[in-house]
Amino acid sequence: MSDENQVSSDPALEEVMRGVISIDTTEELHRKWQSSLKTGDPLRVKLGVDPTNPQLHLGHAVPLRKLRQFQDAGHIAVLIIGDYTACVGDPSGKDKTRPTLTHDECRENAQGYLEQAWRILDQERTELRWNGDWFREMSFLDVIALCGRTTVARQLERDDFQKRYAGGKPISLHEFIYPLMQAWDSVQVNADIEVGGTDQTFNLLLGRDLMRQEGLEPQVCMTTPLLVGTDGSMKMSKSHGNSIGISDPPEEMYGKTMSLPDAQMGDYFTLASDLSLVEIEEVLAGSPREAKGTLARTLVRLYHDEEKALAAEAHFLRVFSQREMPEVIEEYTVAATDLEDGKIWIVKLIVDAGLAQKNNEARRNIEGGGVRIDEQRMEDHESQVEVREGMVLQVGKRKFRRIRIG
RNA sequence: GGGGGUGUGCCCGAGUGGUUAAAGGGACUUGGCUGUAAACCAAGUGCGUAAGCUACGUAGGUUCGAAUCCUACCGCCCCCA
Repeated sequence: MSDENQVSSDPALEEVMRGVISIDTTEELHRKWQSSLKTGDPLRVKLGVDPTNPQLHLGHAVPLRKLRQFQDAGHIAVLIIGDYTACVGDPSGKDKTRPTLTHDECRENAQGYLEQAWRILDQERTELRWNGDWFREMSFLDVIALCGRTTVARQLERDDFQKRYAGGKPISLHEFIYPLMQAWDSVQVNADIEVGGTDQTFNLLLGRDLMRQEGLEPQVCMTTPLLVGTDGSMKMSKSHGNSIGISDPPEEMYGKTMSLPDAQMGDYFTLASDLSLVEIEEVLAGSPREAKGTLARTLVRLYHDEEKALAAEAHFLRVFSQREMPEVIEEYTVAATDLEDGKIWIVKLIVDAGLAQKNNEARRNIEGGGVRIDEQRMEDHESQVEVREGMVLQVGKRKFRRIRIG
């Protein structure tokens, strides 16, 4: 009778369900959870990742953190490195065919990926698998048999394919195989639960089908929202230039977080921070400015430490709120041979110092009023400036260089 | 296999022989306002300090002159088989 109540008041279970969008099915989750408590056998919680990019960001961290929450509750994370799936390319949520990786690229990326993943996961409670281990063994006939387990109609129901089809964009045949591979992974590791972003729903559910077909107990599918990037509209992704990397330096991480639209704070707190749901509610009830500071501090603390978080905050307040110079400024040494009568063309200086990519860009920055030397705005892009040892060159609000003469 | 479309700058998308480095929108950059939020306003966004160069799927051709016309090739989409 009171089973339901007991379950829902289990704090560990509440924690693993935090931020989750949907669970297929909640009943099965509760049953598995309870039976694990009873038998003492940990649940096997699967996450498959294709190391397409070795730089992890907060979006990647969402399902990883979810695994960690399960680990903290005593369960086992089964992390599958998709060294074979990456060679196919997941079409989920894409409006075009994903470029595929070679197997070597994948192995290389995986190295960097894991290094960062261990900052989130408890390595002791992680079972690491490579899906090449089973796909490599399959014959072409095996592959065809696998393809026979789903239908074209089912594939075409997917929203992402529908859009591409309607928009006259190509859908390659191999893209149909990806979900089958991911689903087959679930069979291979006999997952109790699979975690993934909402864009993974189709793949996750197919895992249930295949497991059932194989006579296994189907996995519970747990989907998390996709974390939106710093632009506030698109999914976080390095290629969108809206990501916050978990290896970003403290100041950058803090600053990027502060540029987040207010509306995203809730999701970031829930999905990316380790504050409790109660704390989050309190923080969000206060001033948005304060809340965002708390968020930024929390994230920096999570991936660096408390001290660095406070330092990053101090830096932010100084440079952006009060518009003063940062305490530490990267240096650039001008070669003496670049100087003529102790002067250098301003545009060249900016580009050489790495504050602009191209001369034209530097010129535009000057004309837009974004270039300063020792707080003095520069207005003429043709001017030769006198280089003084230790002077500070600034482009835009956030880029500084202290100039040295070599 | 047959027929019909289509291919433009980061993206979408105008442009069918000559002020077209290419309308418009999005995105982005700089400045203003501010909380590096939102909204809003202004300027800008191929390369080159300049002369100029390079660009409209690719390669040729016609022309004083082409993104615009012709030929071939490539990619993609649709219909029929």
